[in-house]
Amino acid sequence: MVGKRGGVLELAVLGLLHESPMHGYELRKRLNTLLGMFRAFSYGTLYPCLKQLLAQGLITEDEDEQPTGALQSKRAKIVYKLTAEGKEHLQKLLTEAGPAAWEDEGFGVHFAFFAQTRADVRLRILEGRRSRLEERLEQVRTALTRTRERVDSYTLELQNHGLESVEREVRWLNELIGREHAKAADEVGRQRQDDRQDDNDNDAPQGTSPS
Amino acid sequence: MVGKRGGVLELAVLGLLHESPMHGYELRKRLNTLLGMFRAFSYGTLYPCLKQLLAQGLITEDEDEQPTGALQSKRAKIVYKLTAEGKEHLQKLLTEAGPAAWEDEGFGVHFAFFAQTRADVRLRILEGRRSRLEERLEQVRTALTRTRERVDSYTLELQNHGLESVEREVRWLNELIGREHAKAADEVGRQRQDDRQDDNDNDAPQGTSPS
DNA sequence: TTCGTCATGTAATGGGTTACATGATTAC
DNA sequence: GTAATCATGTAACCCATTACATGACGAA
Repeated sequence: MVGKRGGVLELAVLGLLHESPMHGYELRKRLNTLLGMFRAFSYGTLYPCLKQLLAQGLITEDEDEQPTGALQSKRAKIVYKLTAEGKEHLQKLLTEAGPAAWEDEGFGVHFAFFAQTRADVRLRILEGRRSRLEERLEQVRTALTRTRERVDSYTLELQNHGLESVEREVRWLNELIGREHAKAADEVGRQRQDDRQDDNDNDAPQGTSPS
Repeated sequence: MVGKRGGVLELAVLGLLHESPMHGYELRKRLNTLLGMFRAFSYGTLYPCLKQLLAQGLITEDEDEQPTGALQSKRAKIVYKLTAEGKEHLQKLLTEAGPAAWEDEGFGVHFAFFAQTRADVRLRILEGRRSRLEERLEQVRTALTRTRERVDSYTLELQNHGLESVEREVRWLNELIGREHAKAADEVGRQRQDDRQDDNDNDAPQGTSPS
């Protein structure tokens, strides 16, 4: 064990680099548009992380060869790409369906790479998040009924808005879980009639559901 | 300048203690039900903060006298309450309508104490947050149109859900801002016909200034 | 008497930001 | 030529968490 990285960034970086090699600057932009509403990382976070992933041998840096034969002795742009170990590690991260995957900090990132995630893991994460949210919902609801009429209208408004937001996310999750189930059933159906098909296209491999 | 506290906790603690004196343990519970969906603080955060507020003279600690004349030499519970300076400082914090008040981290807390906030400040904060969100919305929307069709369905789903969440919050803010305007107009009307009425209902104490 | 909750703290750690420093490349 | 953006980093700091340590109090 080398560096004990434990953040979302690791997954995010590995996941993005798996799609295509990039240099740090672009990586950060893609990161922040990918996660848009949820998180935004700064260079001060990203570069040290890259450095460490490098030290762990999960990524390598290549000089960016520009085709126009210039001198390029300046300081070449660094293009990061996954090593074999990096890919392996990514797969491992994508298979872990624990709290880290459905808590607030991690869920968005894990979800963002669902296209590269196994179907059963996807389902576990979605259900994990749902139950997490329902738990929170329950807590707040009981707290609300216990202290009702003792809070001012603004506090009430805030709590209500929060409650509705979470309820909305739960409905969204229900929708997604339903679709996942349908997709899984579809898979089974397909597999029954056509038994040998495994990994061919990279983007949405098992995407046959009409939705 | 002593401690350079710059977090939301300071406001939250001061605000809650202004409503009623409490000891740390209860304070934390009230904090976490108050902010329910948005944040949750741990003791490791709260107690050092209290210590520092104490050092700054913004709060004092009183022994919790239990009316049943016990020995109480054990370790009395500590009840924190605001000092005059603390109240003053709280007022100052509640009047600051800057980015800190409408960014993600701070908005919830500031909103939670709107009942103690001047009407014009409330409005500024609500509008500040709205424009902040609209800005973010625009960024994500353009990013979405630029990279559309190049992302997998899960990523799309995530971004869409994020987008809708923010749009929903904007609608909520619009609603609130509308109500604030109505309230302000109401105030003006009341003031015109009946000039000397100040504090009777506890909800919107000093709300007379229409922007 | 033991268990759960109330109650008060501290030390180590973590994850991240801000501000700074540097330089290349592109568009005007 | 100069401004904006691309591009790569570092050091100092900040806010908060986790895990730990301690102990009182009430109920079973």
